[in-house]
Amino acid sequence: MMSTDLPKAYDPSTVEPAADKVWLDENLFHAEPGDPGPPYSIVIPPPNVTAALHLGHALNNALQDILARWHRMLGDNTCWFPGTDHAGIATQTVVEKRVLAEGGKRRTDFSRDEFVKKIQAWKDEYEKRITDQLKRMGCSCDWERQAFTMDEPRAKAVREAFFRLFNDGLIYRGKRLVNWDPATQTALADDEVEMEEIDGHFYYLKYPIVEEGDEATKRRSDEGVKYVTVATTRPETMLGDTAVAINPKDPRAGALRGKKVRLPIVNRIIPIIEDDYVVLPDPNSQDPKAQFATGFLKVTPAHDPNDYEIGRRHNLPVINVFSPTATISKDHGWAAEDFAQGGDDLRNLLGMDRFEARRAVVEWFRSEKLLEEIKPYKHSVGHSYRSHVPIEPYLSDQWYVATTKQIESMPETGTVSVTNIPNNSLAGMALRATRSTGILPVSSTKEHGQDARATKDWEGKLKIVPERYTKTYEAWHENIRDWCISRQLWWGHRIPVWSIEGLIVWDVTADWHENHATFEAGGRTYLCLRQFDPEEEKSLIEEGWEQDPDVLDTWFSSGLWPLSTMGWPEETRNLQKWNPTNALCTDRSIITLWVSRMVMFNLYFKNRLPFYDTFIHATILDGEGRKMSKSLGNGVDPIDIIESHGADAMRFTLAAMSTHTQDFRMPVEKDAKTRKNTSPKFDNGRNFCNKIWNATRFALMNLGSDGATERRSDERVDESKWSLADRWIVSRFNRAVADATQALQGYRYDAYAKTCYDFFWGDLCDWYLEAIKPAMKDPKRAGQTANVLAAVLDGSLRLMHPMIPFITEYIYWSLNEVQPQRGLPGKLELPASKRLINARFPAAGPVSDSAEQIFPRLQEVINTLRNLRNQYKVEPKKTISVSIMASDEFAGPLVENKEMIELLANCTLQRIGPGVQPPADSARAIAASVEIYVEDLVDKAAEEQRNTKRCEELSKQIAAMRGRLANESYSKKAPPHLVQQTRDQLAEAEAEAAKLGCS
RNA sequence: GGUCCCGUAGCUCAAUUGGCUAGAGCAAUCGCCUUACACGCGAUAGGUUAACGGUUCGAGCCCGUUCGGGACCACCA
Repeated sequence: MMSTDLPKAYDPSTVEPAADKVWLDENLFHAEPGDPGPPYSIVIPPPNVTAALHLGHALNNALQDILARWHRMLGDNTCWFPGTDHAGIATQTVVEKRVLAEGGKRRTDFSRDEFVKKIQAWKDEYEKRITDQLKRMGCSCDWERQAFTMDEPRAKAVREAFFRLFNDGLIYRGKRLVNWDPATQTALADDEVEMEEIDGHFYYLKYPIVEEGDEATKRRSDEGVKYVTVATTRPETMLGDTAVAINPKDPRAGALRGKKVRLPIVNRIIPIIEDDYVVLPDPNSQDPKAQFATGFLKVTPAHDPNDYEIGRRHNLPVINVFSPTATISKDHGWAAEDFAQGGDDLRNLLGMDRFEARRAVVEWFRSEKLLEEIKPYKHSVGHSYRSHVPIEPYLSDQWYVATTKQIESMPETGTVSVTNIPNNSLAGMALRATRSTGILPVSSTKEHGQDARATKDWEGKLKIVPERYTKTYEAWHENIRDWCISRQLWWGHRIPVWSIEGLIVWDVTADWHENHATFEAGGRTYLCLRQFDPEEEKSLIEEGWEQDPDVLDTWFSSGLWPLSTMGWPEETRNLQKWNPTNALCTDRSIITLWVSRMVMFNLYFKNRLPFYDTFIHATILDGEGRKMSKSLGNGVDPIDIIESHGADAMRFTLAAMSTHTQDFRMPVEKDAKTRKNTSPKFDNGRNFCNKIWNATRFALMNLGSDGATERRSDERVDESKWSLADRWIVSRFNRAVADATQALQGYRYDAYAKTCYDFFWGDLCDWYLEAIKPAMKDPKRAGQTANVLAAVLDGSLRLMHPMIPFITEYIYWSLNEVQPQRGLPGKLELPASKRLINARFPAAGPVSDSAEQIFPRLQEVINTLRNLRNQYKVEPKKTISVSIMASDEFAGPLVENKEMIELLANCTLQRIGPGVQPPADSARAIAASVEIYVEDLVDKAAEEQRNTKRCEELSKQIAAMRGRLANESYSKKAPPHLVQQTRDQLAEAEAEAAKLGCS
């Protein structure tokens, strides 16, 4: 007898490293473009190097790994590109915090190079931790292709991308109001701003109207002065007011036309202008603005985006009263003579931060009796997604990508339907990715392959799953604004633009323009470099050029990810083979930040999609529906789960809960021993793995038995020698394969997990393994049964491997040892493989209708007997004596499977057939159209209760079905097979009711 | 303010285009250490599918209204 090789107890901490070692030693995650098979590729959403991975990452990567392993087993040339993201602002912020906490120093206490080195060290540490975590989770990434958004190849891609966009006129520099984060002192993109509800106030400030010729008067005179009252939530910005606006429809507008007001504190004389942006006051309005409004709007172009637009319409001066840290300052765009009018009251405000200044300004108005009132007001205010301080609209020079500008090098004309977005703009292309414009012929669908890439048939080929997120994607692009790509950080790709005072006359060769682009603005000359050349940069510095100090938005480099990971801008074989990638798995929060940018870039640079499918998975929440976060302390660390339950268990649980829902709640508990956060949800995965382990031990014991090893190979083919259970389990397996495949194709990970679980536990363990116990002990049948058992076990391992790779791989080796030759030709093909990871995924073989009809009836008989035993409180060890009245047709299978019924219901079958009469003193039940009699089982009360209950059920059903059939429109309109089905069921129910003697 | 989604057993989630008695897991109840597995086995109970109305032979699913929850976008008077 051969040993089973499997230890008695399942221990993931020995299984998982053993499997992992083989995969890595044998380089089984690696793929080359020239390998056989159709391409299948995934690029990892690069985790930020800010911190170790959390449970959301575990979910994200488990789902990707399932796809990668599945496709690898399908024989696709599968490559999963791993890497990490430098996450500019986020990483710089955590390092700044750490440096401050450890040494009390600030970023500005170091040189740029010194500080970047510190961030680099952080990145090295976390990149390693993240990679280790992914490996422990079993992620089959091609580690030779590990990338980082700021490493050399990626830097090259960024340079090239910037240059080409720049040269095409799609990158421009502009003075705009940006979302300024005064804490981190950088601009943020619109989608990096989070709105938060704030309990604020409306302040009503009175501005005196100055009469003609009275402008020189510095102080208001108390007598006869008229005022306009403005309402504002931000009184401190009044220092920068350059107008007061009124709606031209306002009845008061005519009388005030051409009038001016003196801005208190500052003494600036500013006009009253008319603009229909101003909301008319209406205390009864639904709109809170109209309720609170006075009809007069202070206009502060430098500190409010809407005011900025009003300012542009009316040519108003823009006066910036804040420093970059949002303290009152006269040095950032405030003319000295204007400031000087203010006097001491104004000077006193200098240096105050915006909140102190707010109090001071309000206090001033109060003391001057110019404060009319203060009303509480709840409104939402933009906050930095990083530092969480309120965003300051701030006027500054930034770099932008034009998203709706026509791209001249692209021939398409027209606009995307329902919008005015040009087809040949970045946003236009992104929109065309999910819906065809019809302006180009869309050729036949090619899921992957060269043809799809060579032609322009990507329109409408970007599929977002679940589909509802397509609307989010499209709505975003329909309302897109230009993308601010510069960030005032040190950690990131430096903007490859140099500038110098004055206008330069270029004396260069023609090919110089291949790698250089220039423009002039504001008396400066700007030069964009395509390639990184230290020599050239050195000489530029010597000539007095300065490089732009800013870095690019993180999403600029992650937007290039599907290109840059494959070696773009070189036309590499990787790129030809694997771009477009097949699937992108990500969270809904970055559909706009990331997915959109990848689509725009890939289409712009390569004229093809970055990926065909985007799967948006659920967000994991804690038991109370809150996001998991460090500050709440409700996060679950994947490594803790791997240690307590195993990586397979974690992956199974994550897959099983991956429905197409928006969120998934996962109750969080403290582990009693380790005091670490965990969730009982993972027990299910662990239990399942344990089940697989033990079922395999049982199988291996039997496969290694003497009887089983004396099998004959032809029995594998000769189905006539199979038992009903054999035919049934093979059929069930093939059905499970079909279901699982369909589930995976639709990204229904929950359905895939459930299919595996139900088949393995429900069909295989609960029924088949129990049913074959006698056969495995019978030398005549052991060989044949072993063949089916080995094949179904192998097939199950293949089926489940993508989800629970470690345990299946490990067990597979033992199976290879104990029974090297497996498979049931024509029924369950299992091409041999040394390792499971690259064994063939099972193809769905034929199902057996007859077996799947008869076997469940036997199950029903057994279940009924078990139920009777329980109800009549029969001792578990007592064997009951049973007779069954069944039609000739079903008596055969019952007799043939007598052994199984007796074993599973712990009974002896006495008589079976159509003429069987109920023995005296017997309990009686009806199931599967047979009558079952259990001898010497008398409990009148129990039987009475049982019958009454059943009769009630039946009479309800019968009434419902009769009613349905009596309804003519049902029998006429409903599909015939459903009507027939109802008739059959009714007949059956009536028969059973009659037998039970229901009244 | 605009858009999208959700409300199903005590909890977490299912239910292919409307069609068998609305299903699982966990928790609960009863009985079992049966020789692979107590991380297990067998059995049981638990639902007016948020509410109301409509369409339909038939509604958890489609339509409308209301209530409750979430997400995305826009919005600092």
